Amino acid sequence: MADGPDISRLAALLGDPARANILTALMAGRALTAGECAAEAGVSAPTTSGHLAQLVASGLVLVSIQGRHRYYRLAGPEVAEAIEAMMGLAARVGLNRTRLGPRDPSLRAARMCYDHLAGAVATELYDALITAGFLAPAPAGLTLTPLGRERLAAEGLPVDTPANSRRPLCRACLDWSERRDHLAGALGAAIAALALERGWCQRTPSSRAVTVTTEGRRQLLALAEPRSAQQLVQPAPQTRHLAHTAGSKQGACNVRRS
Amino acid sequence: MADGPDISRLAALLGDPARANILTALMAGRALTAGECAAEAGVSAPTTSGHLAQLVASGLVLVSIQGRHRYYRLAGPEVAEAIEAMMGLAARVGLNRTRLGPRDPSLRAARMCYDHLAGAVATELYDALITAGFLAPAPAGLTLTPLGRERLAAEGLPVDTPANSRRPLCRACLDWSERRDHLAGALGAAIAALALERGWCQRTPSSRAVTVTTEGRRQLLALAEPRSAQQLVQPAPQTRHLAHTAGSKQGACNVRRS
DNA sequence: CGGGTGTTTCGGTCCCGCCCGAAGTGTTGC
DNA sequence: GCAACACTTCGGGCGGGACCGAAACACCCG
Repeated sequence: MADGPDISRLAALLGDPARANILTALMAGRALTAGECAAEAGVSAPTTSGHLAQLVASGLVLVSIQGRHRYYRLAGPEVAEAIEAMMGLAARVGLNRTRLGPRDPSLRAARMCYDHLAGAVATELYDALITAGFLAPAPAGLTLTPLGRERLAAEGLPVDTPANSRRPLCRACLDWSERRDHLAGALGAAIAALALERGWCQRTPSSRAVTVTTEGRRQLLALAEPRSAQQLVQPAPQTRHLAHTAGSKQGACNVRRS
Repeated sequence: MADGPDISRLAALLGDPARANILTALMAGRALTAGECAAEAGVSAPTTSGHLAQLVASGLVLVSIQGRHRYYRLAGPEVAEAIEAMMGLAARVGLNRTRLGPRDPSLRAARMCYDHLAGAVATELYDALITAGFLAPAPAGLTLTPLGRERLAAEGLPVDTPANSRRPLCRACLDWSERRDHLAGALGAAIAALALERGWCQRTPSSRAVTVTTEGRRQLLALAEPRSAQQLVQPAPQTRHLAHTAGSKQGACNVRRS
């Protein structure tokens, strides 16, 4: 014994249902106020405050104070990935929080998974990208093929790993509702940002759920087609200045339409 | 709330120090008896028995009964990978079980990480494979290049992902003692099996530590060279029938030299 | 400078679950 | 068949930590 990192202290933090609820809610990628966290956790405000203090002290969660609100968010993709890994194993082992059938069908259709899309639409897109030959389930899990690079670069999507980042460009993420993979990593995050930017889908105010329009779904799946013609005809009435900076994830999300 | 897998029950399982010690010990890839688990956990036999029952009931650990002994082992690579993910995050966040400096230097030099090699030698090999152009830190993390395929196939190592398996061929695994990556996945496991088979290294009886001979280290790093000449001169006095079947991991390990 | 609101701190209660000693069950060996 | 061994089950003790109500603190607004 006495080697390696202390996995038990970290796991104990995730092991309380209230804290796990908070972290699961933060997986949606948005910062939540302490009160919203309390609602998600299902416990009182004082109890939530204690839990949040522990999460901040451990470095899993960051807090930014704005006026009399305190916004809590996950510390980074590494934290989200570890939680995803736990979710994947929990789903595989058969630990489901509730019957996941009729509970919230909109969540199964599409939702945010930290900063990328998950759910039925996301697995459809994933499969389409595979069959189109844009993504290859190569050795380490996923590779963007030259064909895919060309097609997606034309949309302004990032096709290279930033040299300074440990985060992979594309990564397969196990979708527990579908039991199949969807696209994560920097590319997955950029596609989600693109879809939100162009109005293909909209976030539900205080939920992980995402509503995808029928046209949006068509456009999303069109990313897996050789360079669709109708997209040139339709000049996208929305603004077009997306994703110039890689760090625009937060900036794109905090346009509150409450 | 009420969506997704129950991460808290799984995390609570890992959140107890005794159970975490057991799982960390099982990360060495070998099956342990209940008594050995108790010694690793640092608690009494009855307490350990209860913990093991929980781990088996949750599906994280499998048990095989042989006579009056019960051998416990991890349920599979998925469990090991999730634990690795937790270890990586714990190390990143700064939760170290003890000062990891002088405690056990042999562990830092080389050790087993479930079924592949970790430690200083493993990160050396990893870097050498990268600089040799055998592995490329491609989009999803790691790709085996055509150059690497040819070289490693000549050693009898697997260079294709078995179609039926979800496990990636090669994967980067964060080494917490070195804070750098080493090679995991099916290829990493096969290289570890090769090294043990050919006597390049030997496992310490009841520890994760692995002792690497100086010649073994040279041979191991020679895997990252274009096809070494001296290896042809030296006809490997050991037996040579390794790794015909992909499932030979367990078979190669249970030659007990106690 | 006072209400109203969001958040934290404090104090106390209570329950879950970790833990061990003793006894019970199954297996090996003499 | 009896002793030794490996492991589990049972019973009770005990501590940590989750939880909430009340109060204190910080901030915005009028």
